[in-house]
Amino acid sequence: MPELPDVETFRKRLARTVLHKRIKSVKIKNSRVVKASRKKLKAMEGRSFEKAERHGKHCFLKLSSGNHLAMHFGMTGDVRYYKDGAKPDNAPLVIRFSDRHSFAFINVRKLGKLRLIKDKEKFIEKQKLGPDALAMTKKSFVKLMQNKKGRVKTALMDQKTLAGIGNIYADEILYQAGIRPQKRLGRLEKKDLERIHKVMKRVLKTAIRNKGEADRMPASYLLGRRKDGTPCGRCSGTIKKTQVNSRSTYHCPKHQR
DNA sequence: TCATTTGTTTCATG
DNA sequence: ACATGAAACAAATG
Repeated sequence: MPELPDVETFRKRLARTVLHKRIKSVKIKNSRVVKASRKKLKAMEGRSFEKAERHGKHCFLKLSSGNHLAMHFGMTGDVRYYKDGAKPDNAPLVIRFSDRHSFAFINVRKLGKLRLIKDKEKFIEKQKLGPDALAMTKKSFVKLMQNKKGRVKTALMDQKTLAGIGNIYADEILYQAGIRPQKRLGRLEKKDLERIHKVMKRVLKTAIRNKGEADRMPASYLLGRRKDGTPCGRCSGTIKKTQVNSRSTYHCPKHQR
């Protein structure tokens, strides 16, 4: 479930492994996740990646040609870096560099998407993605939320509203902010929205620092306690499992109001 | 065999 | 037309 912190971890890994190296070969496996033609992907040979970027849950590798390799991971996915000829198995895309090292886009459940795009900004616009959650100012966040109805968790997860937050981090943010996921947006005060914004940034940054790994998160985090009946890590309450937005939702009824 | 997982899409409703 | 929300869908796993 790669959400913003996970994708940011991928981006950083790519930034320190695949940039400024000549692409020697591009191997493509026939897979439903590959949305670019074989020919266009092959045309990456001889080029190099110049920049690793991210918007929400998308990761972009900018090519020296100006195009971007756009990656979305779906439910499962990873980018792996292999040293010295080691061979990844079952990857839809494997890129080998002239230093013999290679990089693979892994997507076991095949719900991800791999594209080649010309213009990153146009792509974001076309996909109707909202602003990146980490790049959002307090003012714009509050305004965005005030223009919406429905449940607060649903709004946080809506990629068209803001990009990057999925089921896990929506729960985490509201847990840390002390607000129930099923709360209606109309019933939140401005100061509540401001608090959610502040907590959202803190949670995302903390998760990035810990590479999105549940067992590295602070004990006061919900991540790692996502099980009905688990003691709350912030108060004497008990974690409860419910459904919001037809998704499994965990919260503590005692300190989340 | 089927429930479960998640992000996205589709469709019905208000 | 638009927003919202419920359900469907994708693939794999236990």
